[in-house]
Amino acid sequence: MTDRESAHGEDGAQGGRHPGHRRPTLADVAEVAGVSTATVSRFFSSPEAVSPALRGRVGSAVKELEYVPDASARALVTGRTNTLGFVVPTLDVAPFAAGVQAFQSRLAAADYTSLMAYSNYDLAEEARQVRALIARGVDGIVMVGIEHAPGLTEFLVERNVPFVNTWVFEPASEHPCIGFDNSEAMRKMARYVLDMGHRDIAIIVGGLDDENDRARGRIEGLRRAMAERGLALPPERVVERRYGVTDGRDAFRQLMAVTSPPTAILCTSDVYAIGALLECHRMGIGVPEEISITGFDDLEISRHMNPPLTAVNVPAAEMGRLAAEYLLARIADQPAAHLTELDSVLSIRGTVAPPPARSGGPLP
Amino acid sequence: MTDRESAHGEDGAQGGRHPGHRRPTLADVAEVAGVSTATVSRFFSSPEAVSPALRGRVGSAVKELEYVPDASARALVTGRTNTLGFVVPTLDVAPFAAGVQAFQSRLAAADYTSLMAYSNYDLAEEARQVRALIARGVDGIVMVGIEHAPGLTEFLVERNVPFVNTWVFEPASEHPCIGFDNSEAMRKMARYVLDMGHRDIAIIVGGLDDENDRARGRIEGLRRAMAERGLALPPERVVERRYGVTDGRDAFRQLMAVTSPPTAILCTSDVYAIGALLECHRMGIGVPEEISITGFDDLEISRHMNPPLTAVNVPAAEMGRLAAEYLLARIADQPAAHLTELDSVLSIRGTVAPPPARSGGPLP
DNA sequence: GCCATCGTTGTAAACGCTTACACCAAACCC
DNA sequence: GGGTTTGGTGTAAGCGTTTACAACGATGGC
Repeated sequence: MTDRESAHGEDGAQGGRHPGHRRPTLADVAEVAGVSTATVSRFFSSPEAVSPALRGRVGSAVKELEYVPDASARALVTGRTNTLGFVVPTLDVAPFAAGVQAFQSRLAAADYTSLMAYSNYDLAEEARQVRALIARGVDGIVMVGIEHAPGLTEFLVERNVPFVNTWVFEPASEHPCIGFDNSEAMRKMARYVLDMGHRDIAIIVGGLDDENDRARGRIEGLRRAMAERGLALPPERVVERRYGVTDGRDAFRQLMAVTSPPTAILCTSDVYAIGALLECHRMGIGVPEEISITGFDDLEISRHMNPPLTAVNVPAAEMGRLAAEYLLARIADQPAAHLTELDSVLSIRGTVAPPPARSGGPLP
Repeated sequence: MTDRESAHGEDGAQGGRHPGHRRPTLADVAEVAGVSTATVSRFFSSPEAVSPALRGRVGSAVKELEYVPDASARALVTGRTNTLGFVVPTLDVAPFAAGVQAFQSRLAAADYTSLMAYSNYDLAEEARQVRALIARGVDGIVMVGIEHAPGLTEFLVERNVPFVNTWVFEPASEHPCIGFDNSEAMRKMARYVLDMGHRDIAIIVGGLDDENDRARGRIEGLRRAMAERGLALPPERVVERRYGVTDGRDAFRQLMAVTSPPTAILCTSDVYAIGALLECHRMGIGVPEEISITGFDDLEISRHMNPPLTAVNVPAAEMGRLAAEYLLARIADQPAAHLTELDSVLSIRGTVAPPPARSGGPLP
């Protein structure tokens, strides 16, 4: 990287904090328009309560001074900031980015904005970020997952801050959540794979540290589906990795480097599945004839893989949008369902087929 | 999607706006600790100025009341919100998400947060969002691109709001920017391809509407590199598409559906390049023997493609981080380079090779 | 012992806005 | 035509902080 100082020096047109005239205030507008501050305030909050004549005068004064109301002052007196917080593990995972984007777009339409924070899959960090958000005065908070640091939800309830858990659905939850049942989704996929005849299934999971209820739920879903058929999920069939295609490839290799590898590999993210798929290509393993692979997320690229990836579709944008709707409703004291379950549907494509006829071992 | 109302009804534990005791204020803490509000305020802003004895009393009062300072009130009097704004075209494009993430992580370390807004590649919308951000009282703003709606930069300068353009570098710019020279980067790639012997080059570009100076710069870079060799870039060799793998495939097909298709295709995003590459696989066209393809961004998955994609690497996270550094410095009235150029390096991998020997037309 | 100095603490005036309340015509009702 | 509404407007009291300034006791120099 090459840095270079500009010829303009380090300042210039944008110089000194206060160029001379300070920012115009409500009172300035009132004076110019020859009305009271109350009228100017009403001009913004309820224009219809101001007579057309004054409305015109105030309007031009506002324009003339380029007046922009001060959000802090407004927030101070109204007690609301028109800001919502969203704590997400990371933006590097595409579905989270999509959820955030949908959330914020919905908010923009309601003249709300949002403050972002990252937990990095760490519950303690999540709690810290939530508190920071509260200190900023957010009117509501959305989090990912249903499990939080001890005392966090109590803190939110106590402080009377509306919040909602996303990316999860738990019918018995006493706190609001909007999402899908991770365990159930993976179980659905597992059943599909089991129905194809697979008996030896492995899983690649991410979101380390066991501080990730979604990942745990997904493993659990596989475990339950297998248990239904009297099958067990041995520990060596569960491999944990950081998020990334490279990690998926690596996990796949580990899984295959045994005398009797699994015939199907379910992944808790498309990214792993893509890694596994690519590694199959490299190793000359046929998908789905020799091994079946499934993903979770259903990224855009997944349908373009060869063969197209079979994956659990995650309604990321929908969750973001609904989280916004929920919080907005709560703030407006309107009714809002505490529990919203979204369907997770299987995008059945080309990476799952019946297992190959038994052959006594892996191909050479 | 299945919605269902929870058995808890639409309210409950989180009920009525004010549960009884209102949030504690500075004055409450002062009273409990038996000191003045000034002392409590100092306890937070400059603890060393408070005697150890009082510091202890205030500390326990704060803990006892679970007091959290009100950011709005503080912002009102200090004139600073400790909040920065970031207007980005969309989060659906991975490098933007990465840049935002890095930006925000850097801010968190400085006890700043950020407000996000989306322009959706629309300059007018960008201007609207910037103004909304200003109304929120952000202490600074980062934008993507150097070209903005008429009057926007003037407005920012006038209001004395620090801002910085990212994703671009323009040595002659009178406004701060942090990024790389899009034209130069593409020119570098084009020269590399030209040096391989290609004479007939096409380009797939995104970010429509001509409201995207990065995309324009990239086309320009190719044009200039070709001009250097006395070559022209005919209009039919430039195809524009929405962002997506599918669009890349589609653009590729269009480019190849002529009697004499190009021997190399440069893309303004990896996403198009991946689409093109996949389409090659489907059509049985050999890469790089029969056609060369390059990307722009260098996504994680690109190196995993077959063959691994040759692409311009974009320092997305670095730009985000530096934008944060710059604004933080400006706010603290510390020196900060107005112009920071980041190198865009070519990630040379496997999708570029000399063109096939002339054969009089496309393969059957 | 007196005065200047220093370190701590308190008092109170903003900061820019919203809004309850008072006020005043003009319009309306009998 | 007097009382009552009604609609439009202004007055002024906060909202929860920060911070200039004043006040004070302790310290130290002479």
